[in-house]
Amino acid sequence: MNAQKLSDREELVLQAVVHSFITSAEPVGSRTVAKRFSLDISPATVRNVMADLEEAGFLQQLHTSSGRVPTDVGYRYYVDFLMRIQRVTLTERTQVEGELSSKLDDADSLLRQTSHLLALLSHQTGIVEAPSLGDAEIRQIEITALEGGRVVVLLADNFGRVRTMVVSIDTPLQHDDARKLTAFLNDNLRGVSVDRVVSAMHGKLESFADSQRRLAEQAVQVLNFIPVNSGGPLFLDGATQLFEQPEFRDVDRAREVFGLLEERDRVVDLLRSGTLGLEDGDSERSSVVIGKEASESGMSEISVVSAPYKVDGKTVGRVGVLGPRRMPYSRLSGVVEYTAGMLGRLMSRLAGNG
Amino acid sequence: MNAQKLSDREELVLQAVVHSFITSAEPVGSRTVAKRFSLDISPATVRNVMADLEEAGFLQQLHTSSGRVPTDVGYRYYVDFLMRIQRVTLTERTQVEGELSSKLDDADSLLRQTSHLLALLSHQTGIVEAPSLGDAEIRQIEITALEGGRVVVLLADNFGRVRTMVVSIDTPLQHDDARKLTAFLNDNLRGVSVDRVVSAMHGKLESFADSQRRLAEQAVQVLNFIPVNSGGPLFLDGATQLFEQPEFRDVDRAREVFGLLEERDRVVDLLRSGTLGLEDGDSERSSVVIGKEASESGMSEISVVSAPYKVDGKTVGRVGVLGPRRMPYSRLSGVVEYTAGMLGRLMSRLAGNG
DNA sequence: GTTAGCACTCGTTCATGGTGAGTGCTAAGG
DNA sequence: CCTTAGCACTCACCATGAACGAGTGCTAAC
Repeated sequence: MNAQKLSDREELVLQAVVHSFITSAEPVGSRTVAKRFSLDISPATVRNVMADLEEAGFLQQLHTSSGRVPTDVGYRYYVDFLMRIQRVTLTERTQVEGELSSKLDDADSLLRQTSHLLALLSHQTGIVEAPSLGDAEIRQIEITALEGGRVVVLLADNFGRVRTMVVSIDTPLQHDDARKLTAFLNDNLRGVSVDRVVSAMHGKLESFADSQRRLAEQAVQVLNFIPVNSGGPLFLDGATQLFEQPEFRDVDRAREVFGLLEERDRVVDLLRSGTLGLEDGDSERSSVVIGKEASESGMSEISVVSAPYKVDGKTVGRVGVLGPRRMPYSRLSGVVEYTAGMLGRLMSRLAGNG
Repeated sequence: MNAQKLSDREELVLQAVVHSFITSAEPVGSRTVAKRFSLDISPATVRNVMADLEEAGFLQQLHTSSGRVPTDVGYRYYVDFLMRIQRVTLTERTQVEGELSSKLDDADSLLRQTSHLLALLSHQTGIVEAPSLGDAEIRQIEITALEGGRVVVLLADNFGRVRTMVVSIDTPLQHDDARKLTAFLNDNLRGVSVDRVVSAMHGKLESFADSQRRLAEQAVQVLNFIPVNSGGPLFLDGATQLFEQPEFRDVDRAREVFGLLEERDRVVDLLRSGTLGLEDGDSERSSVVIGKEASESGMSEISVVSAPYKVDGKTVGRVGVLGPRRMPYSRLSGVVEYTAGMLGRLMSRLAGNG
């Protein structure tokens, strides 16, 4: 139904309405649209076209005598067929490169800084999904005994991230044992992805004799604590900028969005849900989720523009911006794609080292 | 001026106004106050008293014919002289103990969980200021070389916290060197507080001969990266609950508060500013900052109730709740004091292990 | 197919008046 | 002298209604 092709004039009108509404946040009337045309055309004609577009579900009227506003379907058509992605400007580019290049040591700061940049460039909420902990490949493990029966497991992964977990174990671990355990784990787990650690260890366990048994048991006990949840950690920034948007002058709406942002899983779903129907060929472009399209979120007033980033040719996470449905999609698609590319390159450099 | 003592009746009226306004969020009139009295007293009399209280600066009238609302001074008098701190209930107590005791391994999770609990119990924003990194005493250091000239410094402190920093160094570090460096640092820095690391090392540097020179230089180079900022890290939770409060139905106010919460330093100032005028004897009780009293924050609409927590008898941080000026101070003071005590005990237990 | 003209709709704004909660003041009473 | 009843007064709040204007749909003419 909404897969239909619009006529040239209808497209022009739709585009004009979307552009006007995106910048002004006011319902747009026929007179306004008529002025925006290079082709001369009268308001009356525009009205006819707009009536057709409304009937077809692309536009919506809040009340009988108001201008029109794009619907989800209207935005969708605009995003898919009408908008030309705007590349980021040179000044923005230098800004990004300046801010990111200094953060090269630590993957987590890099990801955090990226979310900050997205917020800055988009004036919306910037989101970065880090590579999933489960997918990450182990590069190095370090077991350190603390006093009081506590143990630190330090894990460096192929993305240059370092993660520590503190766990209590029943049988105290001597410093020497810790060293042996570290060596043992490094020998057996280097290159293994985190979510296969347990199975990998089980294989090894059987091949070891009694002398190593105690050690091995401790190893499994400690590694069981590594969290292997579905998505990667999330970095958000710029949530308060949402208050600038007129659609969030309404406290209840603002509250809904802030509530959403507090729930990691829902944000991850939102980031990813734009890609569900895509073939792999498109998987490096930005994708857009508009309003109710993300039924899970239950939020009709927000949209998310996101793009995947790749490390060594493999997609490992996504970056995106979240804001009101009335978003400058063409600019933000450019911003998000550029940022994703940049992040991918920097992460690859980090990973290349490790 | 506001140090004056009020008459018994004035105190009763002030208290009644504060209580009523705290629960209803509506300006309170003479009739309402009169009803709240155990002593029988007529609205007219109450009006006279209220007029006096207004003249003295304890109450305020929004417009000629509305009820009265406490001013900052009024709240202050209430908090200092009238309120009786309400101890937490048994059910709350069991709830707290249940939630916290399971988090005993990791100091950071304990602190985070505590902020969550404060938010839960108070229905406001819970704040926990962790012990400052600079004050912390080093219990254990572990230097691990990563591939690519990057080095992980793992630092366990006397609060049971584990912190890692990743830094790049110029001269690559061999695994063996890392081990030696670790031993060297542990020998020299165990028990030293973090902000005295550099000076402590300088002393040691001179006593060493050329053979250790390179190692020592690397050590200093790495340790320079340890952040020694003034306050401890901050844990916040429950910010979105502020939307429930009628005073933050106004978007601009809500925005202000959320902006404040994003600035760590201002929040720390707010937490601490209640304690400035106190002698040490009072330093374990809760303290309250009301509205404009915290001039730095620039926010007139919020208050903070906070209390210090002690580890091994020494105050190392504060916990608190932030909400509208109209706050159930008596209950929250109890909640905050109890939580602070609990956190102190649990942290001490963690620290005792280390 | 396009456009001018026109009646119509409906949100917005402003002035109007009534209502009620609450006050301040005054005068009477303990 | 303190308390209280009585009363006039203030002012936010709410509903009503009129004027306004942006914008529409429809019809008829080009």
